[in-house]
Amino acid sequence: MKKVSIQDIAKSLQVSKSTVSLVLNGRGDEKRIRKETQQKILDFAKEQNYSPNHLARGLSRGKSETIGLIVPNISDNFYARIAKRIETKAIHHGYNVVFGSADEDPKREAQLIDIMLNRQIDGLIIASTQQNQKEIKQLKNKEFPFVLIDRHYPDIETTYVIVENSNGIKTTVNHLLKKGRRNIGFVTLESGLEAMEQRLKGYKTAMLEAGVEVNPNWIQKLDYQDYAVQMEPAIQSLTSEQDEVDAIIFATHYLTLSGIRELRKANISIPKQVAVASFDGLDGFDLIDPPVTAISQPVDQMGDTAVELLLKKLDNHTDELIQMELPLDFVIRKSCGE
Amino acid sequence: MKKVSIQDIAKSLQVSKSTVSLVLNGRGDEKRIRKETQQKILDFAKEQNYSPNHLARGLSRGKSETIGLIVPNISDNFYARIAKRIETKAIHHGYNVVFGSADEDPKREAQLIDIMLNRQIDGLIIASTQQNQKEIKQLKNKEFPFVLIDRHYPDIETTYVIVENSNGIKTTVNHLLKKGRRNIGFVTLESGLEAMEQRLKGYKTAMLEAGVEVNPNWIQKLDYQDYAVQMEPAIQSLTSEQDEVDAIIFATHYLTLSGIRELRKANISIPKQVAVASFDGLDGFDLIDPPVTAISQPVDQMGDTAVELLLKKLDNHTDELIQMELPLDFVIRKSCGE
DNA sequence: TTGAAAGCGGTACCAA
DNA sequence: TTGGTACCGCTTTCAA
Repeated sequence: MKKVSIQDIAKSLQVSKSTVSLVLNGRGDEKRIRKETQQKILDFAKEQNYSPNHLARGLSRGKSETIGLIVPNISDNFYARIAKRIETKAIHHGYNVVFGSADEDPKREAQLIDIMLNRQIDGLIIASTQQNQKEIKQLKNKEFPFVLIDRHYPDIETTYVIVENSNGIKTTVNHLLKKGRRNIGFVTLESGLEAMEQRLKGYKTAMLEAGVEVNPNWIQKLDYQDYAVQMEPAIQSLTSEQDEVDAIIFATHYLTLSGIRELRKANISIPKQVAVASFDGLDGFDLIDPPVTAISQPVDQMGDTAVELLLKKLDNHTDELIQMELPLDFVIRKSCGE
Repeated sequence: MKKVSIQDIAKSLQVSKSTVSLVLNGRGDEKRIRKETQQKILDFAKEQNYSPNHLARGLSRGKSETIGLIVPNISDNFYARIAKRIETKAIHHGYNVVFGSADEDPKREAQLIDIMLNRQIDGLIIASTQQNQKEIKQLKNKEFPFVLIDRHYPDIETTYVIVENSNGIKTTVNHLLKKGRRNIGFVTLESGLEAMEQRLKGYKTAMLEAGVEVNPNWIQKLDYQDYAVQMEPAIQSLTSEQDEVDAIIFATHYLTLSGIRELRKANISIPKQVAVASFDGLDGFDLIDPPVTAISQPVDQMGDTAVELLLKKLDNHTDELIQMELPLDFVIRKSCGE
């Protein structure tokens, strides 16, 4: 049961490859191929269930109707949701998506970019580890169409879609202040990610504006690879007598889960002793005891926008740079007090 | 900044395409190409940062060192975790992974299979919607290397990796019985998925073996697309006076979340009035009030095994069919009582 | 209205 | 030790 090629069809039907190709690409009428010839080809193709070899087509056309998506970690709910949305949207516009998960590893990410380019994808959407300056710059220099999502490089002018990280945290801090909390801790990642920097900045700014002096110990930075282990001492420090916070903001959903676990272990009641808020939510946050107040990200909008911006580049061959910073929702639950 | 091809290198260096190709593929020594020629080529390639066009190579070799992965829904935590594991494992063996999310839509899935084949992937791992008998049979007839994961077609003999669905639920039922619950409800999907059938079967068998007569109303089947809405009446029915269950097993993690939500709305205390157990867990189940007892799936093992089986097929060109049914873990928390 | 042929970027076989 | 060349499957231009 070998695959039939355009050759095979041409031979069987005693017509030329080109004719077959044209008809099968719906350009029969345009090229005034006789109706019956067209029909004959179409029928035969269906009967043999012909389907084109994309490699060959891509090679020949120099494009592949495929966009690549690179995320840091596909098993992170946030990126999984984005990936799904992007795929749906892209399909809808006739593009296919191949994606790769970089495992938060810059090398792997660079490798993925390389692989995808070699596969002649037409464009790229990247949620970057943000440690591949060189590669991103190369993409830009080559004028290869790409858009960054969720994470961008502050030092490189590119098209990107991110969220208002700083504002999101500010809102949260203000909410906590309104609830009477002053000693607000902030648990984030030691990562160099601009998004994390912005969240931290939001925290500092809001505290400053409120006239609360931030005790440096209130800010805890954990390693991505090891946060679950480092969470325990972090929580201990935050809740120790000298630093005693009455609220903690976690910079990601998984930090939040981990943090709550440690707070419980330490028998610290939420929100009575320590209020908790999370950047980014998770299905089930409403069921945790207590339900967790969270900044919710506009995942669908991010995905849609990224695809739209990329398609615009592909269609118009424009290299106009567009930066979008989407607003965040704030979902108030009980973890910050009534 | 155009991409350099093997042609370009050959021309610049006054050697032939074949020589360049051989050297660049590390077969220079084998073919006894002079060291200095090799060096020359290698250097030049590096300098121009040559990288091969995978489309061309794939077209020529008839294979692409890529495996395809199709899941029903990449935003489902379970499949996201599998996807990640599969990718990591595949990379490690020199294969790349392209994946697609079928959105639980059989048509989309068939389309994805088609697209992937057209792209000359070497093999396929599918967590199927289980509604594409024809396509799967075709793959089998073509002797195209593929392995099914998580969901298989009971009527088609294929290689697959699934879990002991029935046993998993049996364990759960027995656990509940031991806790003194007898009126155990079962909330699942109206899906025709073999996995769901097996879970249901496990439930029925365990109840039968325990001598508990199952009230048909205890079994609630919801539509995948609409489960959140249908959960309310389902819970109402299960907890109504005439059917009154004292425990509910949910057949997926999202059904569990949704179910707990409705139980709370109805002011039914867990586990006092109704115990709850879940097939498949979710990060955060330990933090829910009360922490949810769950059957936990061996995700990593599933992913690894699937890749191994596929690679075996690819390497040995064997079409031996292997069926693996992996055992499940049972994580006891408080939602089934102390 | 259709066909022939070149070319996309590689691979691999056969000669030299 | 290297080069020439056919071929992978499809697109596209130019002629017929």
